[in-house]
Amino acid sequence: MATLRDVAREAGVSVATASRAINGLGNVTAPTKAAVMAAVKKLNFVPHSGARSLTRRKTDTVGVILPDLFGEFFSEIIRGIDLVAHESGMHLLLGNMHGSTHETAAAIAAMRGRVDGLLVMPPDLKPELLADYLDPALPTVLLNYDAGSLDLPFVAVDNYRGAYAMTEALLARGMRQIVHIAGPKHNRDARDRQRGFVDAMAKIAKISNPAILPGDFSEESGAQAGRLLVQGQLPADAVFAANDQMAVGLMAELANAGKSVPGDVLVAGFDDIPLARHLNPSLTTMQVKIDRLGSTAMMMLLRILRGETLGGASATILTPTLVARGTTGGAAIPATVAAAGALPT
Amino acid sequence: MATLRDVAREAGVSVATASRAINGLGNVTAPTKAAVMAAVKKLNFVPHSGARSLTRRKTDTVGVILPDLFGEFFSEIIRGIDLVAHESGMHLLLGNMHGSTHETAAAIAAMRGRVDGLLVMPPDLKPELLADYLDPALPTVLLNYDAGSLDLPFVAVDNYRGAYAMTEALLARGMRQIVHIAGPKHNRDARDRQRGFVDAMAKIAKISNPAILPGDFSEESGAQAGRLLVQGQLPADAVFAANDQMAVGLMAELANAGKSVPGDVLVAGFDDIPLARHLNPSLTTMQVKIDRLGSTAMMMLLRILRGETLGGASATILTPTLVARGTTGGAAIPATVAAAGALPT
DNA sequence: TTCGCCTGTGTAACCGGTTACGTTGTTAAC
DNA sequence: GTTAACAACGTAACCGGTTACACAGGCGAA
Repeated sequence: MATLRDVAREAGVSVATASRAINGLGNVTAPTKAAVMAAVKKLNFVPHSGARSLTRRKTDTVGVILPDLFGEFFSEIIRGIDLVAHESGMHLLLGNMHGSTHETAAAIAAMRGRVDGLLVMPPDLKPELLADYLDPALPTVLLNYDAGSLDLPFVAVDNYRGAYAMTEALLARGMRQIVHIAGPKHNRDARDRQRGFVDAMAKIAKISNPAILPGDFSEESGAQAGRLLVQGQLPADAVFAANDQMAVGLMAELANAGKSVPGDVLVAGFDDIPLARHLNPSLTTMQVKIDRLGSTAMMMLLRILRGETLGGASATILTPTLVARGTTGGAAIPATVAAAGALPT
Repeated sequence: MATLRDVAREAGVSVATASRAINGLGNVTAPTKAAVMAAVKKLNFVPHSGARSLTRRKTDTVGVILPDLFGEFFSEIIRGIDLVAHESGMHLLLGNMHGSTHETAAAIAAMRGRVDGLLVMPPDLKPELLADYLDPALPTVLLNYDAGSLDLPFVAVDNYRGAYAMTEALLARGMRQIVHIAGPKHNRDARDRQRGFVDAMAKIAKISNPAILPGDFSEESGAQAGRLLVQGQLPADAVFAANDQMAVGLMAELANAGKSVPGDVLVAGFDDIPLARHLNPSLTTMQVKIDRLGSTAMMMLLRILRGETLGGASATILTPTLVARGTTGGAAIPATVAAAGALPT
């Protein structure tokens, strides 16, 4: 592979001149520049970005560290990030912590010297640990994680308000025996959603200790919850699953048992995965614009990299929108609720 | 940020010794090593991967260049790649050509010096152009692309055989008026699938010039085809869509028109997107294990990087499997067809 | 004792670019 | 006719690591 010195020699100039010509800096006469360009073509020289970033102290790359790559949640995030990154000519270096805390540290360390900034999504990592791993000199934006004590910028989804709004909507339909299928115990999103549900039940309908079935965000765990319901151990006129995936499993099980949705029981989910509107009946759910999560975080990172101070905008909370579909009868949702769930845009 | 020289100074040794101690090479006494390690901890030194890869001439990174990041097809590929890459401690640098030929060149060039190898998926790029852009010195594996004249290793899906098998299965059910909804004209996958369909109709049922409706892989184009069918302009006892997405649009339109599937007409798709089995009725389709596409390519690349010669294995063709579901009546498919579509494991 | 070899460590070149600074030659200003 | 200013270009240091080679000291063998 040709190097800059090869090009310089071929063009009969010094490396400095060659570099300047190639990068379009001033102080190079047209004929000299032409000679250099000819040499570039002839040797088909392509600049070595690794070497370049070493001196420029700039890599034009951001590191993206996700807990996993499974499912469309992550792919949508990546797409959102890429959308913005691409516009700014940035590249994406993917790091996958594969669920392990130890690997998180390794993934972050491996980014040193290869990225200008970091986008990290550490769903179940304690803030103190995270602070330990992170390089304070490296601009970092957290994804779907409220840094709390750490004063790192982050963008998150308002799971609490989303769950609250959905519960409110179900209550507005006259439902009282609403069962929640929870997500993984240690998962922040899951906990916030559960809190939103519990609070809405208490505040709006004065129902304390509403029924909550365990789940882990998987389709199968939704199906399990469905079997519990069907066996009649739990009276329910509506089921609010902490994510769509579980709602899918639940509905399959209800159908098996001959239960009609929304005739016998209403069903609601959370996330609005593409599958949701294709189900039969289509699934009422809280729409989270996942790609927005990624693109917003990337925009924040870019601003930091440009030296702007984020100021008050150092945290962005995305509010999910309620999408009413077939599983709750499909009709309109009270205007107040719809407004509460509306995205600022 | 601390550099190696800082560490060396702190530990009272030379950079060479510090480097050796950190990298666990021999020829360092235990006390010296301990001193270096203490300095590393104290300054919390993290090696600068950029600088390191410059001398090692190894980046432990592979570049992945995809035409787009939209939808789960690509996310599944990335997941497959990551699975294998992660095991080997490799990182992924994402490049997105965003559909443009010009950007493809830029994306490939930008990879120079930052990756040890390339995984490229150039769905509608002419081989000659591709050869132009690619650096012959950089190990490259093509995704879903038969390099043909170029002797680059690649992994692809046997779209032809898949479509042939599906058509055969429909014919075996006694269908004769089978309509194919084609994909984009310039798309290789689409063309191969169409060829498979046409050939199967001709060879097995002696039907030449079977009905083919235009489409572009989008749900809407499937719906459009559905409207054409419903208006009775085309008699059909089965419809074979070139991908699942179009089958989804088609089925929605058929349902609108009160047509029963599979009562009035059978429907089949291609890809087996997760949505397929959740449709009502569930969609019969050719299952393509997309993540396998990525992981296989990555494994091939790793072997090249290790210096192994691929020999005859420089091309891998993944054969899709027929999954019979509700839209074709759900029952068994003739054994021969199932076998023809079976993956080698 | 002398030579050879091995071990632990240091010096400096190198990877492939960028860029501060110095040099040369030209032109404008006095 | 000097000098200053400036444009075009070259030299070499530098980014932060790795590593070939040199070197000093210790030890066993002859």
